[in-house]
Amino acid sequence: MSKNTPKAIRGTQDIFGADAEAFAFVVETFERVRKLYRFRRVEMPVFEKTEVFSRAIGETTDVVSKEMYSFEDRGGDSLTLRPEFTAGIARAFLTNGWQQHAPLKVATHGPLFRYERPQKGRYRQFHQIDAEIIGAGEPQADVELLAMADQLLKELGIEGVTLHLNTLGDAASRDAWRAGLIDYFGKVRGELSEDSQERLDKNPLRILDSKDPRDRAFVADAPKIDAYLSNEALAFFESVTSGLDAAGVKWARAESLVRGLDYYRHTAFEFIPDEGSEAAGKLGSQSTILGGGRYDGLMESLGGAATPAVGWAAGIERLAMLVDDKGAEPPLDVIVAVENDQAMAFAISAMRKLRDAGLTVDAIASGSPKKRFDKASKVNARALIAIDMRDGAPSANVRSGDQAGLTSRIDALLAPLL
RNA sequence: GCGAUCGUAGCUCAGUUGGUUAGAGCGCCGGUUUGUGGUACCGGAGGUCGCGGGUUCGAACCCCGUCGAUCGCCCCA
Repeated sequence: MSKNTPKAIRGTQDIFGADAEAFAFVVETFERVRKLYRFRRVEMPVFEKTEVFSRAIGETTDVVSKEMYSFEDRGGDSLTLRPEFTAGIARAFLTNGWQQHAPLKVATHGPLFRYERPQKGRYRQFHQIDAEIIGAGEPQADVELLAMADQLLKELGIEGVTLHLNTLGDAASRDAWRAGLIDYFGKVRGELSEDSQERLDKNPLRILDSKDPRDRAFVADAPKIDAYLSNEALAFFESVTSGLDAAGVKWARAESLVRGLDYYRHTAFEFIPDEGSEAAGKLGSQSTILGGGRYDGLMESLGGAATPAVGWAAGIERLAMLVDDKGAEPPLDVIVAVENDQAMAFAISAMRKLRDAGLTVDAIASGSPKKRFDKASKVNARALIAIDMRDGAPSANVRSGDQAGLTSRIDALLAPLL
């Protein structure tokens, strides 16, 4: 590598080969499944005014306080490369009058940016698929959204992953629970880990899923959300769980599952690989492959009317790691070995003819003519066509396992050219 | 932001207690063999050993810094 060649930016990826095929498989499957549920496709800007994210996600969250790629444009506005989809979609909903379409089911996918330390399954430019239902306050919306997520994972062929489900209650329930946790952990503040002492001020809910043994000792007896749930919040959660049962979605209650972003209310969920499963091994220390929840308060934080909504996002790279057996080389019908450059024009016509007929075709037509056949024969194709000159005219010799009469089909297509 | 491990050819990797001109396999290019053939052999190109300093008569090897990768912590998809 030349020292004069610029390097890629840290945490970005150049994806090729099996990884790229797996990536495409995830996106294609998502596009197919979202149509089954009639989620409408939306395209969004990759950057927004910084306040879209800071107001929607919450100033104290890690995402906003230290992970955003923000910059000033030439007009002096502070802009930010999107760290997630939801805030931008909410902004679009409000600024484009999409209220007229409510309840609105939308889906999108693309790159997101977060300034973090890269490691397995975590990048500075990464990619997500995303689905949202906006303007629907009923628990059926949560069920619909989760049923799609569950079907997507099944159609991707991902095994050993379980839906972990919790409720954070409505705003009043969540605030009361939060106060209860601050009170409980505050009494033992000095015995908590350094991280959790900080969480106590910034995000006390997060202490619940701390891995530090000093914290674990107190977590078991910490106040539970269930004790703070209003009757309405409890009924909402029960509707979600019974709906999931009816949809055939397996789930597990996760009482300490909280989501990092301020806007979540009621349902919160993550699909996580089962302990010790093959999937867990492939993901390293990253565990969540799909996460989301209900964000009834988000629209108001952006100055809109109260609008209930629920959504999820999943990391394409993480999903792709779990479907790598789907990332094999794309199948090839025909490989052409051009063994004589004088037959090149014929070879070009022949390939166009075959491709017009819907066959996938590639060619070996460079390097030593004598070695082209050998190279072609190493390519995993259903048929091999050796093109050479015979008695001053181009000739084509077709070989295949003759699967479904492929040889005779090719011969018939090429006959008019000979 | 913190910690650990690691950077040698396009790829995967050797390289002895610091010692002449840094190697192999695969891949690539060319030739011979084969001539309806997926074989075998011969040859070639390609590396300022991540980058920058230092120690030494001498550094791929030891020391410092830096960049990057990997794996954890934090957080998240």
